[in-house]
Amino acid sequence: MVNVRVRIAPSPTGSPHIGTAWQALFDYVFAKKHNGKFILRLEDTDRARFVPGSEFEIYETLKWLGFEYNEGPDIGGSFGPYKQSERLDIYKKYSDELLEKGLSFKDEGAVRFRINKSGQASYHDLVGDKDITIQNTTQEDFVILKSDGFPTYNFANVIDDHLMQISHVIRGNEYISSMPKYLQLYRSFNWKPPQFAHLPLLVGSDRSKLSKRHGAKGALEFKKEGFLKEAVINFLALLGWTHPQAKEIFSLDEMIEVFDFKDFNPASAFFDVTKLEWLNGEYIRKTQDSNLKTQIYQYLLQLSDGALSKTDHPTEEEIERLVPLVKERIKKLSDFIPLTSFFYERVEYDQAQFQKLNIKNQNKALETVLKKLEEMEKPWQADVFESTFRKLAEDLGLSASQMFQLIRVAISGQLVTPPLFESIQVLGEEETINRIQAALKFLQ
RNA sequence: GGCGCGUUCGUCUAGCGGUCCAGGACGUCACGUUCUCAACGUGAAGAUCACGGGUUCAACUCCCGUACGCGCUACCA
Repeated sequence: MVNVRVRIAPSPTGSPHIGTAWQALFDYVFAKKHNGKFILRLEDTDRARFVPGSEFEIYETLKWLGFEYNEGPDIGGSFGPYKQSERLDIYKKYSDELLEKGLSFKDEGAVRFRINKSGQASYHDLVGDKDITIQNTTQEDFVILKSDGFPTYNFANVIDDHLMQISHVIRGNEYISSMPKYLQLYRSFNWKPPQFAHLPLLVGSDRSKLSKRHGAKGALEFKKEGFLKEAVINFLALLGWTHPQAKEIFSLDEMIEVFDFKDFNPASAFFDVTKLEWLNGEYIRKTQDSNLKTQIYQYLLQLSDGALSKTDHPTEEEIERLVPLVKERIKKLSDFIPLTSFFYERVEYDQAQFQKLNIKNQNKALETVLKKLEEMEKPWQADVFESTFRKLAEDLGLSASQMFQLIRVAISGQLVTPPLFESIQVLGEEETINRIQAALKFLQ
């Protein structure tokens, strides 16, 4: 396989959704696998649906996932502009050529291609490894140049794919039905068509094609929600495609190594975030603590627009101490916040939380806890702490669980926190005592 | 309506004629571990392989038909 060149060709009609990222993944992987080029082309030919900022979101999405392209609208290349809106003269030239050959005709200011209705169009699809044949009678003369001078997708994709020397067209299977159009266009110019791989459709919860209209999430929203790019990529790879050794967890590099279109399942796939969350948790647990600390820090920075306030957000050092406590408990980076906010925020107590403990003489018990803590030799040792309070629980006729839960609620206001001893060590002796006093005050 | 693609546990999927009364993963449930929650370990439930006909000694796997879903049928992409 020589000179592999593939492109992702999104339309800047809104935030790129996850389906775009999904297709980009296979473009990128295929290009890398064959030492080819991965190209970004912006198909901004629909002026009515054009959304100004969305091209930057496309760049950002590809950058976040690490799908670095070799040629594109923002970095150039050797095939002219990579935005179709800047290639109008090119489409005009080829449209004129067709007009001269009598293969197209003018129609109310637009130019239509004259479909040859006899015969059929056949091609081999890499996905499913099958031949597909469509009768030409199913096609109608179609517009190639709109009256505003912009080309239609049906025309521009053929012109650009040829001019940009695209070797493999990887796109959604909604284009299969239009293959006769493309094949006739290639033939009109005497161009050799590229190879085609029509990917299955990604569908939403309503089983229809993933789209913004149907509530598909923007790809970047996953970043905002605290998903790791490695997990997102791994998850996307699992949709429609299967690792030949049936592995569930693998890296991009590994995927590149084993990738083949034959491992695609041509059926539509439903994007279900539950498995992504599991995978994300797996990746978080696999991440080195120091790396995870950095990622959480960056994540929090990004959330607050780079303005992390010292007073109510953890510092990098604080995060570093918290990471081992939360690593096994978070599925997304965002989970860090509710799990740890009590460390650096004022505790808001709630009577109901204490009541759930179902402890008689609760205040008295807590007073005793406070007394024990004040007597305990500093710095507190985890094992001493544990044995002290297990003993105390026994003396007070409480279960160990009740005892530790009482302390937990008293220092955090929550029934669920990271492990108690470690949490207290992060909090420090003074703060712990302060909080228990505050809890007592609240209860009285 | 026409044409195309598809149809295996809730979800993602394995399966390419016998090894499948269908395997894995997520999720769910139970149990274990346990200071809570997780993580971890063990186990369970969960798919008459859309349906009906063929072909074959043998079909989830091949063929035909039907149903259903989705897509295309735009001067959207």
